[in-house]
Amino acid sequence: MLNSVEKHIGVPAYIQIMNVIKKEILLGRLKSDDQLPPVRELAKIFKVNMNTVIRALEKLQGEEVIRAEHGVGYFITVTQNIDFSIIGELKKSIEKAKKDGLSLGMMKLLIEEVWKNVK
Amino acid sequence: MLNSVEKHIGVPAYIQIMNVIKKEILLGRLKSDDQLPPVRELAKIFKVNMNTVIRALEKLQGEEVIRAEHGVGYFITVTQNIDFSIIGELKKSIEKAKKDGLSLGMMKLLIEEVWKNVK
DNA sequence: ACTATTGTTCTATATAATTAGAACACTATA
DNA sequence: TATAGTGTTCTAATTATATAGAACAATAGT
Repeated sequence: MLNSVEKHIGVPAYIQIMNVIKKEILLGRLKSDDQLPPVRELAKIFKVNMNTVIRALEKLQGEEVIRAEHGVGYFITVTQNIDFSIIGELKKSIEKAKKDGLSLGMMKLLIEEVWKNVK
Repeated sequence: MLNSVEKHIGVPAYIQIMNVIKKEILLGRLKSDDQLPPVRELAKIFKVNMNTVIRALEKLQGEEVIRAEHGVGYFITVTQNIDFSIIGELKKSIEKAKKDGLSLGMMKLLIEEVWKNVK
């Protein structure tokens, strides 16, 4: 499930950690109210300093993906589990757009713009 | 169309420049083989050093959004113009996902993953 | 060839982001 | 109330990023 983070590949350790956790959620392997391993253990797993883990977890808190309980632990807090039919639809749209020559960078920008303008 | 870039707002000037150009393309105001203004002029417009413009343009080249011709200029190189029906579909999917509580961060990661796994 | 116009490269500097070490603080349970 | 297990904060150092100034190089037209 979790293994050590790659260093000096351009993408910061804490971002990689954030992504690992988000992917676990997208894959349904982490669900609402599940507790994460303690920060010190995560630090060992990812082979980074404890503060690098905390950096990642604090950012995830900012995105309201997890919550912290001082002295207790970190918990997944996404309010509902992902509806996989939505993922299927997204997949189709993306596939189509990619075939039509829309790059990933353009796609991301487009998504941000759409996101802003959607109620 | 183009105006000066915002400084000290967290997002680097060269990224803002990249996004401005991408948006012009998404909006259909810049099309394949259109020539961009010269780097020195862009530098004046955005009120940054010439090299900051170049930084943006080189990254856009990396994404194959534009191409450089030494001594001549920069040109849009996206192979085809965007099919707006695709944008409409994407919009619907995103709207749905947003309503279901999927955050922008999660959405972006999901899109990257889907992108990787799509032929 | 010369010149104006355009992109490119080299170098330096300032700023911001990233990571880490060590001490602190809260919680639960015995 | 002591202790083990957990998150938090403070500080420092390193590393990477972003921006800029100045000189170089290609192109096109004269």
